[in-house]
Amino acid sequence: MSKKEALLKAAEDKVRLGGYNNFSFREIANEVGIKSASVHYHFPTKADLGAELAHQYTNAFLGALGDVDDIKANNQNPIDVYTQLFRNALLTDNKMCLCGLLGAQNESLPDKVRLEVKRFFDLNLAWLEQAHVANGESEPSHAAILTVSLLEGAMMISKALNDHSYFKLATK
Amino acid sequence: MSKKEALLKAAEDKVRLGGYNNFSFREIANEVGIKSASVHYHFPTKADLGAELAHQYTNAFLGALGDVDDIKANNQNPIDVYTQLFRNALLTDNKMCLCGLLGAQNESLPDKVRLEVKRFFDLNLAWLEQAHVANGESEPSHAAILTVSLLEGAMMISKALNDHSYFKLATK
DNA sequence: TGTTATATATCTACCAGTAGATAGTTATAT
DNA sequence: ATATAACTATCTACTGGTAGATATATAACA
Repeated sequence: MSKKEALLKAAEDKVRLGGYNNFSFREIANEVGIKSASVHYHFPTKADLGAELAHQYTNAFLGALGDVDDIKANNQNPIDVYTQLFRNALLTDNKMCLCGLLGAQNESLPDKVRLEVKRFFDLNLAWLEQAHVANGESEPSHAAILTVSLLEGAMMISKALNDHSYFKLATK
Repeated sequence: MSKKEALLKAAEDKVRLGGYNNFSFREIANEVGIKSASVHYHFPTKADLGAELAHQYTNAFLGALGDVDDIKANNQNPIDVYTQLFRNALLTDNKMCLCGLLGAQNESLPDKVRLEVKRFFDLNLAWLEQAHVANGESEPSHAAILTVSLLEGAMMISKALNDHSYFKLATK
């Protein structure tokens, strides 16, 4: 893993625990073994780092979801696949959804970060809408909003109460 | 409004926009017209301020909800009342739920703040469970978690996309 | 009544630590 | 030679927090 990748990973962990202000160049530099000034070589500003972080997170998330048609062709329910990905984010990483937390902080974020957070949810809603269409739902866009709201909310409450059983209960 | 109340109000606005780190003693002191050092007279530490803020927010929220039995006696659906309170928080204030945002940041918060956030959700779930019981739901505690998750999640997504119609759609 | 004591709420001045950012330098590898 | 990736050193601004002074109002006492 390159230093740049390591910096993004270190930042991701911290943001997913406490939001955009929960990491500093000094902290993540120390963690990967370089000086804070050197972080600016890879990311001119903190906003650049934040935006790239959200962008990569979105790409990784959508990539892990895969293609709705492929999932259906495999006789799986894409909504279950989606739910499972959220479950892993919470249970395996023991952390919030990066863009969920950033989304809640939206109005205090730099513009370019905000844009990437919007991209995450736009793409998620589009994927979910397609999934609900494939499932024969009568109101797929409505169902898409319900799905992502429930999952993000259940994640938040599980974090707030520090008890993952709330998420499990909300998604069973 | 006393200076102390004004400080809490100023802090609340900022926290609901960007989380716990989104306000400083200097900022809120300036807003109410005193010096930052004087804030420490009312709140020894920032954690004390945060905890008192969450405590008051919780009390105000539960107070605004009122009593489930009274609502039923008035031929209203308590879940509708609950939903309406969330809707007002988002549409009128144009801000996140304080404890929702803090809950998502949970692991980066001082202990005494975390405790107050937990209190918010414990009390909310208890209220909702009672409401679902009154509505004759077969699984009231399960329904309570679904209700609060959906509302907090819908709020988050509406903030992230900066479009309240998502909340309206998720709660209609 | 006049004096003293106490509590409240603010102030000035300061501290050590941290924030993101910049300029200019050095080492390495193509 | 050039590009990459780090470095040292430094800057300004801001962070929460502390010490000690000050003004004001009320309460207690002789």
